[in-house]
Amino acid sequence: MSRVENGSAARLFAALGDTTRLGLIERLSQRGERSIVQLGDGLPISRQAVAKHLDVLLGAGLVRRTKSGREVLFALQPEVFAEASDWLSKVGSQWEGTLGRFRDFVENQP
Amino acid sequence: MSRVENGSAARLFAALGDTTRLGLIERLSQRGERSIVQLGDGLPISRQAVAKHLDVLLGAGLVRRTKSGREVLFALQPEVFAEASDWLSKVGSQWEGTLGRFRDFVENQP
DNA sequence: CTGATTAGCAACCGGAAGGTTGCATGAAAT
DNA sequence: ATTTCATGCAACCTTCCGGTTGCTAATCAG
Repeated sequence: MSRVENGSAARLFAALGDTTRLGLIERLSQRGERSIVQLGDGLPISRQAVAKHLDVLLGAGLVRRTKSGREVLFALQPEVFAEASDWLSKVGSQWEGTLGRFRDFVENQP
Repeated sequence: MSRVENGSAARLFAALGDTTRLGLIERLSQRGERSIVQLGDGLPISRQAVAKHLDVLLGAGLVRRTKSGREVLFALQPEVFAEASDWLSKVGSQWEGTLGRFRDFVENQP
């Protein structure tokens, strides 16, 4: 995500910003590739709602979609998680570094 | 974030899921502690809008708030970024592990 | 003191998000 | 051939979100 503009980063984080979707990701992470009904099993929402959530995850690039017969299978796309993770640690540490403190000092001088 | 429930994780990512807020974070990361007007300078939105965004970031624990005279200063809270980063890399790699195990299983079938 | 600057509070608005229901379609099973 | 199962499509509803405006309170500079 280093050279990715803010727009797609925001879409990615927004996709992660929902408890239901985090739950789906957890399931995918533990159980692997699954169909829509399988992913929605036990959840208190309709199948359509699950499908919409998966669509959001797909739009953010967090999952991959495959058709298999009459089913549609979803699986995690781990590289994207790694990129997002990198971006976060970079922003965090950049501000912690000496350079950050130096800039802060200089620019606050009268 | 290891033992943090989905709710606060979702709030955190949701806070990151907006281009304006990502921009504010970038500013804070590069220029350090700043007031509301300073952070909103040059942005095409009202001061109130900026204040609301900062409130969201505060609610997610991504920034810290300090009063100084008539100003209110905001600064990044880097530890939270590190936690979020860890969570992401963990979910990503866990699924890669699952994928590896699945591949083994498949390849060992007669 | 006066005026300018920084911020908070509250009401309001339009659009997007999360959810539902109903109906249609295509593949699997019997 | 019929039935069942997994999805897709579309309309609709309600709540939340990003944004605005107007007004008030506090603090700093002259």
